[in-house]
Amino acid sequence: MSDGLPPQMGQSLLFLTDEQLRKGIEAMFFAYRGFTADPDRILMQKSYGRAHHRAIHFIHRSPGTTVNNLLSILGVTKQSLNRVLRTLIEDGLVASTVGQRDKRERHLHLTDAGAALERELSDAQRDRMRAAYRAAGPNAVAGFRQVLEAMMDEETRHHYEAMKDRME
Amino acid sequence: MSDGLPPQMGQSLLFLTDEQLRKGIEAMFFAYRGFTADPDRILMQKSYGRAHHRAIHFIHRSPGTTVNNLLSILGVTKQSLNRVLRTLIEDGLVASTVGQRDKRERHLHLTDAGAALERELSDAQRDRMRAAYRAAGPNAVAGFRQVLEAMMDEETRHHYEAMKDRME
DNA sequence: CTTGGAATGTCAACAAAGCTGACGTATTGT
DNA sequence: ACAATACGTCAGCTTTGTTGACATTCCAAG
Repeated sequence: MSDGLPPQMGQSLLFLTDEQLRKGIEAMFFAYRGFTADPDRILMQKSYGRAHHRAIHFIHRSPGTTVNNLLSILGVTKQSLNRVLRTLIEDGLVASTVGQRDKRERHLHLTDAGAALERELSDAQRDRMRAAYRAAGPNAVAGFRQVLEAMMDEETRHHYEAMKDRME
Repeated sequence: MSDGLPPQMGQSLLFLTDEQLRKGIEAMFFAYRGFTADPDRILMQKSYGRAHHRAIHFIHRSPGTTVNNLLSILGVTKQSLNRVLRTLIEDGLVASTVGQRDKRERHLHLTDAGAALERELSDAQRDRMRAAYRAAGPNAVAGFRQVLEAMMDEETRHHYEAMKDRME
């Protein structure tokens, strides 16, 4: 794309005023609250938190993933993840099985109960996302994704893109 | 730009597959981490957290705002906000003045030191936002904002739009 | 005018979930 | 044999959310 110094600066630089950027920042803040609001309500009833949701989401996305892998995706410490994972295993939502190839590893799967909760949570979150997508239209959705991808850290983007093309 | 969308599907409704929605959900999660990463680094050095950043941001945006008003924007309890506000006042970054009309109210302003920190934080955050905007282009930015606005709660959107048209 | 209730803000105590550091155990690979 | 890896756990700290109790101030009904 452009390097930010095109000959006609009028259109391309004007939209990058501090006010425009501030609006973008606030839009991220407010939208993220809406984004998490629906799952949060469900989780509160079950005495879980966002950390549980994240663990469930990524175990669902990558069944059989190891603790270490989950750690690097979530970007938290193992102590922090372990607390969450322990309650999920105790409650029978997540199954931890010793690795075949490497017996030090634990492979994580959702149980039926875990998959049920995952569906309940992601249904709620997808409903809002779907409504927002429909309201904004396909063109806006493409732009939405482009800006979000550009906003990620390098390393983070790798985790994101790893599963990007899983659909056929 | 391989967004996983078959070309002829772009304008239809079929683009709302669960996979597409899941990618949008993960994009929000990963992008929000990038979005807060730079300010977080600055805040950590000064022993502040994200809550301090939010308070400083919205006091800067609406000088003279009351505690109650800030409360409804941030969506937290007053006790939680108060803790953050107290340290900011003690450290001389925020000034709290008793209201003229109603002496129960406290009007909040940034001091010079507070404005300096605000600028440092928002410069860092704007740099990333600006880079993402430039990489994605003006068209994508419009879509980005449209989707985010559609994702907000009704009540939240009111706070957002209250300051939307401050620019000309 | 008084007085009781609503509104605003503060203090105290507690919980969720992140962090660091240290340590133990099983397993792998050199 | 031994160092490194993967995982779990204990202890303790921080940030930031919560509820409950309380002081101050305003306003309106009696």
